[in-house]
Amino acid sequence: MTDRAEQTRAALVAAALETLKEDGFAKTTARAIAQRAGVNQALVFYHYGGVNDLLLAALESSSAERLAAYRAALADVTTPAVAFERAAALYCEDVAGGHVTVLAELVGASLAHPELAPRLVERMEPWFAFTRETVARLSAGSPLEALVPVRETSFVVVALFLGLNLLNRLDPEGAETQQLFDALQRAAPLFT
Amino acid sequence: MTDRAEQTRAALVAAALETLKEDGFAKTTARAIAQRAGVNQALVFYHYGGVNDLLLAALESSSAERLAAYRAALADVTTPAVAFERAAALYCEDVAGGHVTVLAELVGASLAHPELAPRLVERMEPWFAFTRETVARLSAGSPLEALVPVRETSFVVVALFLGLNLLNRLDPEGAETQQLFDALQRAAPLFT
DNA sequence: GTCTATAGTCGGATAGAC
DNA sequence: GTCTATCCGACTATAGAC
Repeated sequence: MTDRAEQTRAALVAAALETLKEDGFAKTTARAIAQRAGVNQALVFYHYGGVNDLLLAALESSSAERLAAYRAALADVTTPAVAFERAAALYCEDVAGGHVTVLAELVGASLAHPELAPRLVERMEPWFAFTRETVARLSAGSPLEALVPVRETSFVVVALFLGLNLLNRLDPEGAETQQLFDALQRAAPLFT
Repeated sequence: MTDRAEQTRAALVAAALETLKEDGFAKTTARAIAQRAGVNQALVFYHYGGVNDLLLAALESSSAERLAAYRAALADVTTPAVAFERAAALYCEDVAGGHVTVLAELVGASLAHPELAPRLVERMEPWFAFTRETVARLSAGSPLEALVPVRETSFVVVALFLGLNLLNRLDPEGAETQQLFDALQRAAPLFT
């Protein structure tokens, strides 16, 4: 693996992410990615074997970076109230930077392209694991512990996160999201 | 508008829905729909002007029918506990019949095809209105009323519904959904 | 490793006969 | 209204020169 090749691969991954965020899955073609990366279209196939594999590689890199941010921000949180607050801030970052939107985009796309689905599910597992850990930690020792089944709750959290991303992307003008997190923060103290 | 034409239009709508549910958006082409409907491909353009317009018409018909079922099932419900129970039953119907999955499919697709998004948002408004009404009715008079802002709550409900549909479609083997509604029903009495 | 060129496929859309 | 036939464009993917 030469230096040049490594650069090309990195450029392709970055270009894939940008194209996905700015133009959507349907316009994220080998041609579009390569043009944005400033390399030839054939290199998508040479390096990644195809567009889908490149996109999954791109998701992996984006997802890892973003999950690390979530882990860091929620590591020392012990109350749901603070967790909601931090989650709202991270979510706003995601809306602005479009990072986790990449996941929503691919989830949407894999409805139409079933061959993507299982490979996507694999790559979502770290997020489920993270929410399970966090839910378990936050509910431990509180009266909620007996009522809140960790597995189901984390499933709901991920579903909600995806759904919000989707609605937000559908209607970017909608001010719903910010209002929602404001409301959540007002409601959060109830849990403590 | 002759009788024959009306039949053709109906066949196209039905075929569009089935194709969307069984094959996903990417494979829902004018050719595929027309073949399933047993008519010629050109009629998609003659009657609807294009594939997207046919799909939106199909969504409208499916959505109306389904929304009516939800309204009927929740009309006489007065407690969140029962509402959860009914919602679980309806959701299971949707999973089995793929009805509201059509919406999830189009939402996913419109991430990739931004021109669909605004027209989709229009057609989702009845669902937002319905959840707003229901949330308002269920929280009225309870101690929750002051804590639960109707608008934000209904937004969350719709987002969650979409997200669950998506996750469920991504991983049809996952038994999460049923477990989830079981858990919801256990937790529901708390609200009363 | 990277490029050019191109084969092969598929879907949207329309013209014109019936 | 419905059909046949066809054009056009966009994409994936590969072969082969450099």
